[in-house]
Amino acid sequence: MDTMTIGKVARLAEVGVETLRFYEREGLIEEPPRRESGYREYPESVIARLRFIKRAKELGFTLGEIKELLSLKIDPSTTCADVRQRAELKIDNIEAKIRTLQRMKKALVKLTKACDQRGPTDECPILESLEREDRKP
Amino acid sequence: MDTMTIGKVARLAEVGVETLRFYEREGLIEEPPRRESGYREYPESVIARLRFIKRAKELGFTLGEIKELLSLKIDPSTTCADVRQRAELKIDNIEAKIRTLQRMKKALVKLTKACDQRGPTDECPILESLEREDRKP
DNA sequence: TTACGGCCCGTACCATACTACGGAGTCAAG
DNA sequence: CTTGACTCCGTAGTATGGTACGGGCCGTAA
Repeated sequence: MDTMTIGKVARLAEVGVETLRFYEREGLIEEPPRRESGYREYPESVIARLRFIKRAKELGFTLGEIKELLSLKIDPSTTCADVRQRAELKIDNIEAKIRTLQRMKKALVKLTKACDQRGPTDECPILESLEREDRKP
Repeated sequence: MDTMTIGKVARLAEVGVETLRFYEREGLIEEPPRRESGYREYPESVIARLRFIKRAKELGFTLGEIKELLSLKIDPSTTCADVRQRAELKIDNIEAKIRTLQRMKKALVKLTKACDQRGPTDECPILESLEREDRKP
């Protein structure tokens, strides 16, 4: 058997058993087949999915957005054009996040350098990370 | 006068008035001086701070983490070494987020290309974004 | 000088994303 | 064949991050 009980999945993915049931209710993971006793029998693939959800949450995606990300695939229920359009929106969204993070990083690197030089810094140097190019186009 | 009432600040920073009072209670923004009437008088600088908070939230930082980011500055109450160490931890954290976002983006770009070729995709192609280099070092 | 919006405060409520609880059935090691 | 950990389900409670409400004072413009 290469199926797992909910407890094993939870340990491997480092989430709570209740979280798994919660994600199932919310439609983030598929309802797995059951034994006769009612016990859930998960395939191994659910682990990767759970780890993806964990990471995406840390990046500020809501469960709703994560559901959208996970639904991005080409299948008979949708059109290529639709998938492409949704994927491109997500790509733009992700690129914006990357740019903001890069500016934050830059401000922090500058701060550590100011540190080396033992110079004083502004009241709040990380705010530099959005001083320029912050107005709407 | 270059000070603003809470309502004006809220409009400019695109947050609610109640959110401003909430952030004040939580220590994310300083308590501003008051008029005799009790009205808060904000300096312009609070706008940049609020916009930073908004963006950082979208990147998955909690209000607690944002408070830490905003406190990263060299001043008499702390040492250079301490600021440096805290900044470096945040830099590592930010770099990890950037790497994960780049992998997600790559998976989505690949998906749009599969779309062009009208080929079918895996059950859930975005999961690729963490298939490799996903074990702890 | 009064109308009407803005602001004061405390408190209560809300959505999201879990997390815990309780009572009953299940499984497998000893 | 029992014991103890695991699972089932529904429901309730929690933490975070706001958001709304209500009664009362403030400010300014007609």
